[in-house]
Amino acid sequence: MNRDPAIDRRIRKSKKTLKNSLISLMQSKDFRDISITDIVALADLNRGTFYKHYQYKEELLEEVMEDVIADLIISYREPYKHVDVFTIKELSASVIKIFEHVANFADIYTLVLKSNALPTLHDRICEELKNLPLEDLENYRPNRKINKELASSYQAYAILGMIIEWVNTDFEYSADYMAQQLLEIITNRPIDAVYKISKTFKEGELK
Amino acid sequence: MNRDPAIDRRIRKSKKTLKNSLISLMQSKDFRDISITDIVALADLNRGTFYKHYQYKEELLEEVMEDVIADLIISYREPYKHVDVFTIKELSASVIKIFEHVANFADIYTLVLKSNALPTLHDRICEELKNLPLEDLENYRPNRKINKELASSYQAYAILGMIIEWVNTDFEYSADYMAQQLLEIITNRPIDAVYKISKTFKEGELK
DNA sequence: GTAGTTAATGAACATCTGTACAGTAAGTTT
DNA sequence: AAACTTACTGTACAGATGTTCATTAACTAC
Repeated sequence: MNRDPAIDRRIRKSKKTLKNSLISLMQSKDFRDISITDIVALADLNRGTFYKHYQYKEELLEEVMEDVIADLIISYREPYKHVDVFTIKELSASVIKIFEHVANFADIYTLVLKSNALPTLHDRICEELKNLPLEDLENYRPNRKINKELASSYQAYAILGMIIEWVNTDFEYSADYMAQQLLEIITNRPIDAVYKISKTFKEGELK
Repeated sequence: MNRDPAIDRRIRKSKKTLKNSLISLMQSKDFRDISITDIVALADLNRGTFYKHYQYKEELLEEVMEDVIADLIISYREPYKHVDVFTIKELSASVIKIFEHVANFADIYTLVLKSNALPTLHDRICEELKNLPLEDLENYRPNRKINKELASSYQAYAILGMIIEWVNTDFEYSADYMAQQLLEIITNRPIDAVYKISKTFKEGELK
């Protein structure tokens, strides 16, 4: 994270200090209520330094998340790094790794997702989850009739949905349980099920 | 939309003018660059009036979306309004209605989703998509092993994923096609498929 | 080590934000 | 129609934003 020697050490230091400052402030304050002045005050940097590197605080937080997402990608890919085919076995392993990754960064996921801070965080995570199969799997095309792009977007957001639900329960379940649930949902969808329309809905309708 | 006679007409008028003003400004400007001063200037209202009803511009946009989401709910429920059981048939119909609803409000979905404006819009849409089966279906529990909450969050975000993908293609497909794709994805997931790991990924790994 | 580059500083400025308050106008209730 | 209630206005103010610029300090490349 931020160790590229090609980048001026002063920039590395300033950015790192600003990130830490923001994360620190987010522990005690809503993202909304944190001003750029707050951030640079805690970082002990000039306000101009902030604007040299970022346009607004969202951009700073995005950069914090980029580091996290980089780890997500590595985690997901790890299980099929050394094999040539991707089957349900590799999928299981990848899925477990994803949930483990989220558990590892539980603090920051909680902070960011619960603070409603980043409009684009969802999109960034999904973009990666969407592209991973598209990039890594040569003949990825679930079946002839299925639109590849729609299917990966479906799948990516679905996993994000589980992550968000998980964060909202304050990580009530284990990463293994989450992975097992995802596989259960994918494999055992009872499509011929019959549900009863609940009375409360029907009654609500009789205005 | 906003016709409750219990609410003071002045409030109704002010809010409506502010909403129109914001939507109008969003046609030509990034949400980010629209100031509250801009909004009230175009609306020809005092700035204090804005703050009387909203804390910040995001809240105003949220209210715009609430009207849209109300229609989404009605659309989804329409197909099983007059039946007692919910099967794949009702699901198909509901799903078609959802995509038709999005197509009807294509302008505003495009405006809001592409402007990266609302952190919570995703969550609001998903909240509703999540709750609809939970509220309306009496014995909704896909199968014994599956966690109801996780499954509905999965499903809700998955559909949102398709909507977002659809918006990003500028509505390249028809609502019927979208519905058909969703059903295809749900029913025909080839879980025993085998994919080849692509060369580009494997080569990328040999740093 | 020196020269050249560029990041960080401090100060200054116009604009926007968020809040307050007294006065006016428009609504609702009886 | 009169009495009330409350939304909107105009003004004012302290603080935050976003930008600019000359100066100083730190880093890189040679």
